Amino acid sequence: MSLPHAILTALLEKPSSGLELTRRFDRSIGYFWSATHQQIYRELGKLEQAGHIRALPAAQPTRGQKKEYEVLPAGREELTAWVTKAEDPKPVRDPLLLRLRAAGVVGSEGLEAELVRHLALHRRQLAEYTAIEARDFPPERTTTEQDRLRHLVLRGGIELETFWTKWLTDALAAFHVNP
Amino acid sequence: MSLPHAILTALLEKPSSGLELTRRFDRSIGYFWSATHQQIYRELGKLEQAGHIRALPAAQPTRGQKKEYEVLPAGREELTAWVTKAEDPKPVRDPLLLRLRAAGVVGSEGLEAELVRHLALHRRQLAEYTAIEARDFPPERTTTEQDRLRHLVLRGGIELETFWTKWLTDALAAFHVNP
DNA sequence: CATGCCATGTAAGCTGTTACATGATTCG
DNA sequence: CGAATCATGTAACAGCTTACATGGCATG
Repeated sequence: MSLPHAILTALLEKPSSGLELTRRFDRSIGYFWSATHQQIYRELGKLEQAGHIRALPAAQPTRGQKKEYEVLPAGREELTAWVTKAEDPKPVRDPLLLRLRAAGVVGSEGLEAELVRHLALHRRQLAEYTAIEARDFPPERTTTEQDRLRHLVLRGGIELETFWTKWLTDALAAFHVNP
Repeated sequence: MSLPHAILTALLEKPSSGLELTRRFDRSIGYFWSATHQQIYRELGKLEQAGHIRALPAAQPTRGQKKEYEVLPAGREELTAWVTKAEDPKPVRDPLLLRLRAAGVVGSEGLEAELVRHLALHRRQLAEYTAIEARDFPPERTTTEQDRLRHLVLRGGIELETFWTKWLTDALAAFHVNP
């Protein structure tokens, strides 16, 4: 039940149309909650139905026309409640770890190339995050609470990618012990 | 498309009934791929249909009777192919990071308790993993390839939980800067 | 007016979750 | 035999993915 809250957050930061939201879910918001345009349009419909958001009056109801949404008070209350609600972390579900376990049973022939590929992808993501950090959060600058929270979230992304690059490097080293 | 492969891996390690699989998905396998008994029974049916596994002949087809499954050659081939198939890492989708971002917009009142709760949960999980490591992988003992791969997977779990405990600790510290 | 792009949507299928149903076995 | 437990399912629904459909607008 997180997608509606991701959308509410995005719309509170800046009222947008469906396509603009989609673009933002490919960048900042998408770094910790991804979504496709189909998901977004469907969810916008539900949120409007529920009275949590509304289309700005300027927009005509015809297809192919841009439609901007903004959050209503009920939507803000819903989001505020969700932020502090007790919700346990989901158990891990990672295909790559599973594949290593499977390799223990059927053999790891050819798996190394896939590890190398993943390592490159995670390194690239890590570089992107650190560039954002250098640009948006220079030392001795964070002041508002929103800044501190955004920086924390970015740090989460950075440390997660750091974990993956380190773990994959270790894994590849282990492969070369007995190649 | 990972659940069928998780089941194939589990059945290759040891032929089992649906309920036995469910129990194993609450322990070792479940540490990186969780599944409920409903998912497992449904998937067992599909795998049998596809000719990847079969029920051992001893079992009668009546309801409430134990039914053991084993992997057929086609199932092993399917799993072998999957292990080396190129499959990109999924974009991150983490509700807690999202909640922090939302807190930047609607305020972080009451969020601290939730962070404390999550920290405790991750600490417990980390303790469980390190206990397993101490028991199953004592120093200077890993020899077979299967051992090395299993240890790598466990290290993944340990380092992931280490990341979360560290990140949550940092987050709580940041909250106390301006409480 | 044809092409490409902007923008919003529909439909089908798969995965995962939640709640409930049914039969077999064991033990007091 | 009544209750608890083992074991296998069914049903309904929510969320996500993939492919496709439709209309508006700008530009050569």
